[in-house]
Amino acid sequence: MAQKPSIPKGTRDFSPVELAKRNYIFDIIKKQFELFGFQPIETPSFENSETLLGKYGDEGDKLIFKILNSGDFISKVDDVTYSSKKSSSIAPKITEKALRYDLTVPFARYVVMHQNEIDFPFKRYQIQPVWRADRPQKGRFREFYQCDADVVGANSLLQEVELVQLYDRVFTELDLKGTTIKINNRKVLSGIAEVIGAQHLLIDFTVVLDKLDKIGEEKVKEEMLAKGISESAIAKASPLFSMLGSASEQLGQLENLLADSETGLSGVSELKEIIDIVNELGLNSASLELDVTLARGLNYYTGAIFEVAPPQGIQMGSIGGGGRYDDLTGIFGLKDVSGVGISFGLDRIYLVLEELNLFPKQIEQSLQVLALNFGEKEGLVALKLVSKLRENSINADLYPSAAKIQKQFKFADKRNVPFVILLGEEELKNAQFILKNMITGEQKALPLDIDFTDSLWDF
RNA sequence: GUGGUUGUAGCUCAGCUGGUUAGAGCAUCGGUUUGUGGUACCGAGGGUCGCCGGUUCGAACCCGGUCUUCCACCCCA
Repeated sequence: MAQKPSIPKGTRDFSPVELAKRNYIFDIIKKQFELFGFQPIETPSFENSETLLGKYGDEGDKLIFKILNSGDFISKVDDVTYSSKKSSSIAPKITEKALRYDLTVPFARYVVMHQNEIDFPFKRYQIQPVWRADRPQKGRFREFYQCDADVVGANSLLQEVELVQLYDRVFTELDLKGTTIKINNRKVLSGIAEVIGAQHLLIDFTVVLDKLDKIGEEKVKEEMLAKGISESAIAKASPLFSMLGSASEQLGQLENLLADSETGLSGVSELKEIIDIVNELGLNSASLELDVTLARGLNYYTGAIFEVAPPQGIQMGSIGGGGRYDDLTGIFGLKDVSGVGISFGLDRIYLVLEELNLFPKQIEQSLQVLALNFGEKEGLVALKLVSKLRENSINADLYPSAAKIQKQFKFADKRNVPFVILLGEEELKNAQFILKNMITGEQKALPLDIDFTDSLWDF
């Protein structure tokens, strides 16, 4: 009995047209990465579990896809553990590998393993899929692509500035205007936690703070209380909830709030420097915005943090994110290597471009010319023409069989082919062929030995 | 992981409070006599109504379970 085929939830097939659109985005991102001096690397789709576990927080660990060991793995679990029926104790004994959850941690591992061959500062980019055992919803999949650019071995804040420019360039090239690059600094957040005496609850504090624009001040306070942050601490932090004004005004308010925190103040001055330089250099289509409530869950960030919001009116989570992590390689034994990087969420950018109808029309024209097949003799001559077109870097094809011309035309139409070549008995006799523009419907007869120049297609 | 939602031909959907051989549009294929599509007409194929079980004389329609879709939460790209 034939089974109904299906694919796992949160995964997708991509049709030729979808792939053409995805490649359009990939190509632009890749080109900008290279223009900014980044070099590509790739890492395996799965890593040893211990490389990944513990790097993304408890929630993150739960979302890591684990790969079952090979062989008779159950028999190797001792009876006590096995009979406990606790997944958390049994899992480590039966899985030793896990699918990549993001590109940053594998990159840190790569840097440590290849530290002797790398010339620092190392700017690498990486475009590969990652997997998360999440429940799918809008713009959220279980398999999706990240496009990361990171710099390791450079402390200069100019890196942060360049990454902001990189975001701006990519979105400008994609014609996606009005994106907002939100910036904050972990040191500021940690300074605030310090000042209000909630340092031990930093993660909880930031995660809740991050929701301010979504659930409002009251709910945020409620949730903070529920997490164990005292009422007086929340009161001290309350200026954060109503930060207004320009970036420099907000930074001034932060300076007051953080007067007693060395960490906090250094965060403020970092932000100031980055924002000042970006303002001086200017951006094309994006805007840089200080957002003190921006937190980001990944707990390896230590300095600047970024998140990119799509243009106003688009219901979509962030389309990019990143930040500075001072000690990610430290976990793997390489100290004092600071890294900073950003990520583009390809799948979400795709959805946004689709919603705003921003994909160029010609993307769907994968084939430029289709030669119709009138029969054995004519087809052979047409194939010679097609070969010549291909030599001139023009995507061309010959319809493989001498099917009804009507059918061949329909095929050309469906494939969005802009030009069709007709070469039948009559043309063959005169050493000619007919070139037809499928958009205007016009056609003209040309000699078989013509050179394919650019102006030829202009009618 | 929690809550809700969806599932009928390849696609988008209709199918009245359970009642005879489950429909439409689009798509596909064939034809409308020889070489012109996107824009005509005629015809054909295609569904054990997500899956399993239950209630009933009878279920696409009711009930339970399961998978799937989408959405919100958690978290995140």
